[in-house]
Amino acid sequence: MASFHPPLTLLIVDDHYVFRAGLRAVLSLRKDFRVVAEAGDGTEALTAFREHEPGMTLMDLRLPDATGIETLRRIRQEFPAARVLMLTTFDGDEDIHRALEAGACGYLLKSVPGPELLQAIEAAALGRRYIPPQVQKRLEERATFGELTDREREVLPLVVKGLTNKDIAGILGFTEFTAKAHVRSLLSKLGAADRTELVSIAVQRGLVHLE
Amino acid sequence: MASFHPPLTLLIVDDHYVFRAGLRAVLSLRKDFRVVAEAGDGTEALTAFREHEPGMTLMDLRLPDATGIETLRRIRQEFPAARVLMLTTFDGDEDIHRALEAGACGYLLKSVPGPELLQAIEAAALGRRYIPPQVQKRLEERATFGELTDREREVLPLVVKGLTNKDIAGILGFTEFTAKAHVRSLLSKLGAADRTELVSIAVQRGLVHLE
DNA sequence: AGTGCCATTATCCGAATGGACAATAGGCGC
DNA sequence: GCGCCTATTGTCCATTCGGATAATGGCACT
Repeated sequence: MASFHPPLTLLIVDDHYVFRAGLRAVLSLRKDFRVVAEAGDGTEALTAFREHEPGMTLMDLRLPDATGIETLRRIRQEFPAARVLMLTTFDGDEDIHRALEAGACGYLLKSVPGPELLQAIEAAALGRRYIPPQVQKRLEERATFGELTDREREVLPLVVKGLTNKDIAGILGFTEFTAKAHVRSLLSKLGAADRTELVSIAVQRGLVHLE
Repeated sequence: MASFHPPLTLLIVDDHYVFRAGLRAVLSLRKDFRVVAEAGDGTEALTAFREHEPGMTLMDLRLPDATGIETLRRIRQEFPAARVLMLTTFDGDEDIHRALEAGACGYLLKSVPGPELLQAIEAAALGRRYIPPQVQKRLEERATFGELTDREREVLPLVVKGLTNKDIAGILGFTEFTAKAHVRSLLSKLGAADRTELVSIAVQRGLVHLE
């Protein structure tokens, strides 16, 4: 059975000053937890990780210079044993799935109450994946439809931008027919009646992020 | 010149436990600020406001049972002198505009650094509207196109759902031609080439909120 | 009384969309 | 090799969409 040797050192990665202050306050309730560093973006996160090699990292999904998942991947590429707990407002099943696939040891929503957060961190530090029921449910509702292919993932954001099949074909370098085929497949897999609904569903599920 | 008589009493309205903890931590740096109550949803917010009549309210835009703007309106209907500072992650110009129109005395993003937050609260308490440059800019980029009409605001969410003009007509009780006319007007006002792009723009600008 | 703005209905027309169906070619696993 | 999935290209066809244009009635403001 895995275990951790107190104190558990923690790295906080979040670009929200106030939220970081909240985390420090909540974490300070546990004497065996110690925040050793904070980072406001992905670059800082990597630097801080290399310097401190924390026992646990709390990571936001949206960062100024990269996504939390990219940062997670980069950290775990260098430190395969790194334990990273995602802590975010995004509850789309795609984000959850990608984070866990990339090796996150948990996925919490920022609405998590303090006691549950502490419990989750302890569970994750002991090697158990902590997934709250709410998040688990989202994940289970998923994938009645199959995974998207690489091409479909290229096409989807262009559809969301409002481009026509012809536009998409021009950008990706194939014919309008091919664009139509991929869009048709996307409609089918995501259960949308038309490309307008496709946009709504893709945004809700976290397959694309606007802004 | 307006002024406030210390201590400034504060009400926090936010459904995120950790963020509330962060706010308490940041606010505790000012000895003339005192948090007198917290609320996790709109109903609690109204109850807490009636009981404490705080000098300043910090309000999130997304609440479990209502929007922050609805709650803001309800509070200011009962207490026209209420000072409410919006504190949210949403940076769409429509949300900003509606909040200020509803009488918010400021609009801050949750990424605000602690010192700026304290400064903003003090400014707002002294009767000055505190709008950070980033938010101000968003507001100025706005409204090259005109305001939406009531009907257009009814039609827009239905378009976002992926409904056809015929569907929309059926739901709202007029003919397909009328639906087309409203959609055409929306496309023109929001600068979208088609209804797919309309969805993206509407979500980005905060005219509709998914989920 | 006149002037806007809005909601509603309508027609015409070319373009885009979505469904059904099919064919070719490449990669991967068994 | 054979099957399966994917990418690609294509046809046919009915529906939907979006642009241009316009007429009607209501309501508000002047």
